[in-house]
Amino acid sequence: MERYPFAEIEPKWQRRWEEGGLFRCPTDAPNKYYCLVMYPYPSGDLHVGHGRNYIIGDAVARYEMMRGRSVLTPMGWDAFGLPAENAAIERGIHPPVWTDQNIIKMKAQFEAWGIGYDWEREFASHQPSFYRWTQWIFVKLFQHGLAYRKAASVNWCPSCATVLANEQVVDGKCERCDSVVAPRDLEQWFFKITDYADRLLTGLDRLEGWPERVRIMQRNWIGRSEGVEIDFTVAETGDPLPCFTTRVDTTFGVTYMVMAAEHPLLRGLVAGTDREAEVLAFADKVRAQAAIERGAADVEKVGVWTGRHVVNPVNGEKVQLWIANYVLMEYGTGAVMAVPAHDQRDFEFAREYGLPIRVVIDRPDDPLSADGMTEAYVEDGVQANSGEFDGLPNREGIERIADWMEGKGIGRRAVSYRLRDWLVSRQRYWGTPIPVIYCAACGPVAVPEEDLPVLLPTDVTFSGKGESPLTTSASFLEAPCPKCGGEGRRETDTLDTFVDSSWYLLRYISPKEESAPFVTTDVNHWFPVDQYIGGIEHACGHLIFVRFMTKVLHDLGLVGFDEPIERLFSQGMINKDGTKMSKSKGNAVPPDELIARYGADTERLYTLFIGPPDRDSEWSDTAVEGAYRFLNRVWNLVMDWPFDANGAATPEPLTAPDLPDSVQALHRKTHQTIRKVTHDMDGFHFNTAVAAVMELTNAVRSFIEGLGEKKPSGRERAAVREATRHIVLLLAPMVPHFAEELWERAAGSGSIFAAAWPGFDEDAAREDVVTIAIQINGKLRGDVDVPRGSEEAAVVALAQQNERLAKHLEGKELKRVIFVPDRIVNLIVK
RNA sequence: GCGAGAGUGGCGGAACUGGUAGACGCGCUGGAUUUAGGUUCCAGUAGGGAGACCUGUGGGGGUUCGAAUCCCCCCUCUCGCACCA
Repeated sequence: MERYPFAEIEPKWQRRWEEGGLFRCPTDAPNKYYCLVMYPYPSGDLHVGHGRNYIIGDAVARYEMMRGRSVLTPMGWDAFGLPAENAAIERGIHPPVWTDQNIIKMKAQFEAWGIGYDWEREFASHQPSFYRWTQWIFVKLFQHGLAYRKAASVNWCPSCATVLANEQVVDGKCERCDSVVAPRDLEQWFFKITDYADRLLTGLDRLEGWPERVRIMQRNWIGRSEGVEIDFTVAETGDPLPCFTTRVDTTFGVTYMVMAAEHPLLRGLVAGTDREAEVLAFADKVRAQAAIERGAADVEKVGVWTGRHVVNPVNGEKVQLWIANYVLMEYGTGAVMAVPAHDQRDFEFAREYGLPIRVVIDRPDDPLSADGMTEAYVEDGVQANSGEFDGLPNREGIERIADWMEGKGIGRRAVSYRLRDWLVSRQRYWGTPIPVIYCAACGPVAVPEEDLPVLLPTDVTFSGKGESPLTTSASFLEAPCPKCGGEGRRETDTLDTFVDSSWYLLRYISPKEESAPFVTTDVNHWFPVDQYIGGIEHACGHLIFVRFMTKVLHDLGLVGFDEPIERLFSQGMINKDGTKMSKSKGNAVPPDELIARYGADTERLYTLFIGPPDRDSEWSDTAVEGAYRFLNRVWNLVMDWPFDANGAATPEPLTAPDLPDSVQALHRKTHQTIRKVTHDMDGFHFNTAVAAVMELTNAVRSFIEGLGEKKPSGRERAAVREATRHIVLLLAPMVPHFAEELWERAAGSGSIFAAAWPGFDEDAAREDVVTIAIQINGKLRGDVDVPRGSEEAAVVALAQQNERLAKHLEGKELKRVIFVPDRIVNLIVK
């Protein structure tokens, strides 16, 4: 069999698409479809696993194009980040040089895959023309109180004297020098994403085009809980020490209280007492532990008594105030009331330290005893030892006690979120400089709009040690205060790269605009993004940040929508040998060899065929050949039986009532396939779409084989042409070079992407003879072919005549018949 | 621990709102073509049984005329969060 010349046709069509501007999309195009694939970090290496993302995006874009939409498919580069800086440290390559080299490599890879983008809209986040606007947006947030500074802990390597990113900390040690990492507090910038917690949460309900999985992950990430904030006070000093609880019903069971080691009140409470030294030493230990054991499971609960007591406002009781490693400063108020009888953590802690346990939610049928308990009782029950609330079901108790507290002014209903404010400071060079100048007189002052961008300096040294490289640039560091003109010093932290990616999708609409980050009217035309495609790993990072930023921009009147993405698709990973592909593991399949051997279309087809695209899949080198074989079969089929591209020269119509059965069957199969592939493409079921086209191909081949040596009739020829023509059309989004070439050979000229996606004829697709399964007492015993829509009586009569069924029916009485039209008949006999 | 998803031939996977389980592809077996290997083409391929048939969708129960699909219990794997008060 002849092999199709992929090595010739692929570069040819890639050139044509680029020259002809197939993917160039005017900003004012009607009937818009914004198809967006998450822009990549330009690491330089792509393997076939990465390809899935882009191949899916390209197939969707081409499909929508054929359906008549004006498709915008842009691509850019998430260019800032740690690897470029590491390359600078390790190999002395300046980050922008390294980055730009990689961008060139990756662009060539996209081209070789045949993936089309509107390259006139390309940008990279490290270009001043882009990060200028990232800075501009930062300034807007700062001006509106949504960007603020506060102290926060960083990973500090004492030997490199530098801040480490979380991924540079391995087992609590510096990945470079193996020193133990210590926490250190720095003043850092935050975005007030918590102000938007509620809107981020409720907005999820409207995102029906998002995978449920992602919505659930975001809901959990935001972590809203309703409860009551209760006013405890320190008995000895009178300091208020509020705490948040979701279980007000257990407030009468508080037997001690615990605050976080980082709690700001702690120092004052123990100052001058004989417990001061021990308590502060313990607090330091906990904080160090928190930095190292982040993520470690099941840390043993330890604590120490502060020597102080608190007053429980519901009953005036004085209980001990402890600090312990299981209380987080970041959540709630940093202090919790402990109810060991009804909270497992408190229970374990109380047992360890001999603290009292008091049951306040009881089981009337099987009463609890504090001494006999082996774990906390966390189920529902009835209030006990709870003053006037005794006897109430605890669910009711929650409401009644909250009301009572609000009435007495000792507590109030409150909502707490797990979501924290977004820490955007990075002590790094290769990021967007934070456009702020510190002035001794005026404090932090935003760089005025007209002075943006604050450019990254090039006179910096990269040692991997000491403070951020930006502090080594004399030209950068000093700047006059924009407010008073006095001496100022620039912020040397840069922005988290997630700030860049929180708005990049807007920039594609107006990539060249010099007076604003984007043109509002154009952005309003193109948004929301019709289809966003990317990895699931961004579910709780990027995809929350981009929603947050959109809401902020909406509130500032800069965009007219507050959810940026209509439909989201998260593809699964492609694994090899059971694990994630990676260069270091040596199991990454590089695309170039594959393309040299089989062509890009084979890789594309296999990638789409490999399995459900939202699930992880296993790459198989031998299965790739199946895709290649299939394309060759189609190629030879079309070469032997050329079709007419515009479909007009059909020698004889396929509608005559007296069509031979075999012709009718092929005609029907063609229309059934169009229907199936259309539905599958709409639902992202590329694997079954490919399978359906394979089936049709098999059907055409058997049809042709069935013709034997005889000369085909006009109608036979027409049925084959109709099938092959549609095979090529249906495959076009998936294997574009291949389809273009066949289309051109059939028509002489013209792009298949100018052709419309085929419609199907329901009448032609309808089966007029159906096979009905016959069950006897629920067991399959045979089948009969009947005209579609046959009545029960006729089908049953046929079944009873069937010889194969006779012995199962012989001498039995027919008790009941279950009949499902066109599907099944179940005869119940006795 | 909590949340989500998954478990189907030797393998990847199909199966619409419960209605003939295993589409499509890989692999394998046999045959044809070929000097040969490869390619290509044809046939077969869930297991058991000579056969009529029987058994089969992680395991066990249940609902139903009928369950991969619905319900209950259990097991395994993957992912996310992980002391969130």
